[in-house]
Amino acid sequence: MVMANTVVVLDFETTGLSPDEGDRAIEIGAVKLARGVVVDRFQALMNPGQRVSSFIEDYTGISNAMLEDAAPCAEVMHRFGDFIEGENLVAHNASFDKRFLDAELTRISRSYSGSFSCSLLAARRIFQQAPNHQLGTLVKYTRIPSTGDYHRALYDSEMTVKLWLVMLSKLRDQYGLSAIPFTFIQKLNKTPKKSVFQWLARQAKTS
DNA sequence: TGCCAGGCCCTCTTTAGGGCCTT
Repeated sequence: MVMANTVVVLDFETTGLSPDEGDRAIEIGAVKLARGVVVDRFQALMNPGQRVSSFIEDYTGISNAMLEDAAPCAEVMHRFGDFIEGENLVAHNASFDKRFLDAELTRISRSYSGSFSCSLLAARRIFQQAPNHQLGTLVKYTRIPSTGDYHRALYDSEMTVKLWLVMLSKLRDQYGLSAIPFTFIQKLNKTPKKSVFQWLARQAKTS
């Protein structure tokens, strides 16, 4: 059974963009929210059994030396599978993180019961005037305090949590929506961008 | 810094192409 009032916001660092092309996870970070309050965190480097490129070392600050000392992906993903058991999931550009979560869990013959919602798709609808919808830009745009330590899994998860809460708050304040269940954001994200404000106004009237 | 892929989304569209996001 999936918990109704909790959500896990997660972020992977990886060796590249595509698990279908042999790319692997190298770090997972996640924050568990219960009714908008952080109640737990998860962070672990994992050894993918292959060297990462200098681009990834520079991009993430995660070096091959750091990964040599890390637990194997299988061990970390077993622990992470326990952490997300029964929880709904959020990520910034969720299709990316979902592909790696599915690939890494499939490798250890595990699955999960929650479903994903995407903070990028929500932000494209809610903050249509933002310069772009990269995580860092949205954090700055919404004036969330930041130290700028992006491209590490837990930091990006923490920033995504803050953005997620700002978006929920904006929906509540601007549209008078008292309760915003997880499924509401999933419906929002399936609503065409062009008509999303009319859709929100209708939801406000009927809520 | 970019490329690799895949999903979303726009448009000079739908018999398609390209930009945006993620590492």
